[in-house]
Amino acid sequence: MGRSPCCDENGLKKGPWTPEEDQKLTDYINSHGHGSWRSLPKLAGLNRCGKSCRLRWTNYLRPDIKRGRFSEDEERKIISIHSVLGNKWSRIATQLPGRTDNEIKNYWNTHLRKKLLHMGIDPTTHKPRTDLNHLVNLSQLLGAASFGNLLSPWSSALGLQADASQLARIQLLQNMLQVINTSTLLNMDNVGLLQNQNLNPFEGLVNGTSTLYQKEPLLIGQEYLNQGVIPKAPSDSQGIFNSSSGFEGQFNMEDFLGSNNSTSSLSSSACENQTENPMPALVSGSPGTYTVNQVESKTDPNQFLTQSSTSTSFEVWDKLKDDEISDFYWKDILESTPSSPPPMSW
DNA sequence: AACTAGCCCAACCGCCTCACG
DNA sequence: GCGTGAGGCGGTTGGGCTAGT
Repeated sequence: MGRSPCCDENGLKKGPWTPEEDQKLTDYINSHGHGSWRSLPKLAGLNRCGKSCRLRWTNYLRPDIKRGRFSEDEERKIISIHSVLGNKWSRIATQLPGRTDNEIKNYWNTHLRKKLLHMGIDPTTHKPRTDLNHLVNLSQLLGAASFGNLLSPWSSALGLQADASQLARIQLLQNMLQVINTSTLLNMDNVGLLQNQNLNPFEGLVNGTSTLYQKEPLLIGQEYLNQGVIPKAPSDSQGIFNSSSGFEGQFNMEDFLGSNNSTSSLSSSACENQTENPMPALVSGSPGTYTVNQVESKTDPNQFLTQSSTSTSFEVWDKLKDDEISDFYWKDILESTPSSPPPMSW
């Protein structure tokens, strides 16, 4: 049972199209329209299946197709719409005249996705990355750095002493980890823990001051590791962190909160410095506006394109592109984060 | 110059939806 | 309501190109 693929018939050509085939297809459609794609190949004198002809026409031969690099405006639109619709390439293509869904899809996979990843943004959720490897790398980096600070009399000899800019980076990364864990709170039916504070969990990154976290002690990387909040090695971590639901299994929120308080003396120095190190904003939103995943089916793409209140990763990107200082700052941080923690050679 | 690795993108594959009998 | 065919969509592939060694 089931329908046989349209290209199963023997002898039908596959693979790249020749200029002659392109000409035949173009001539036929220009004079007759495509009509039934199934019957078109025979009528046009092509030894191809209808599906192949349709793809060739819609993705390449159509006269209104725009070629060449994507403009900044097009990139904005793609990221903006993708943050709402996800991988609905055909829907995205309807908002970009002259661009095909295939072209947009390719451009996303080869350029935009990587750009977002490099900025520490999950290209799927358009939120700061919470994937485990990224977290573990950051936490281990922090662990190494904070351990070096605790051992400051020795750290010079160990080559671990951080200079001022490194400290600023470390504090920023601490903010990010804290934000990520706070967002986990929201995913674990513990919303009430934060509701009374009426604060966007991303506010610390939004306004660059992390006001919420100055009031509470920070867990620094080594402490996360000691408490098992973050697994010590990626290989241990399968099933512990779920990007959609947060930490699972080994992570206990009450333990986390309790130890959070009990470790205040260890980490307070990092907190104290935060107001002196304003960070460039990661997202230019206000509390409560970080709602990029709207209900798709009822969303008019034209509407969200004109909305200015909804924060998307595009805004992050825009901010980064427009703000030279910020650009260097984030790029430096993100690109200097090693894929594995620095070796502890003692 | 030769080789390799990575990137890019056109094209294919398989599934889904919709229209029609 | 059901089966079938056609078109549409998103994921994936693989060949060509290019930069690096």
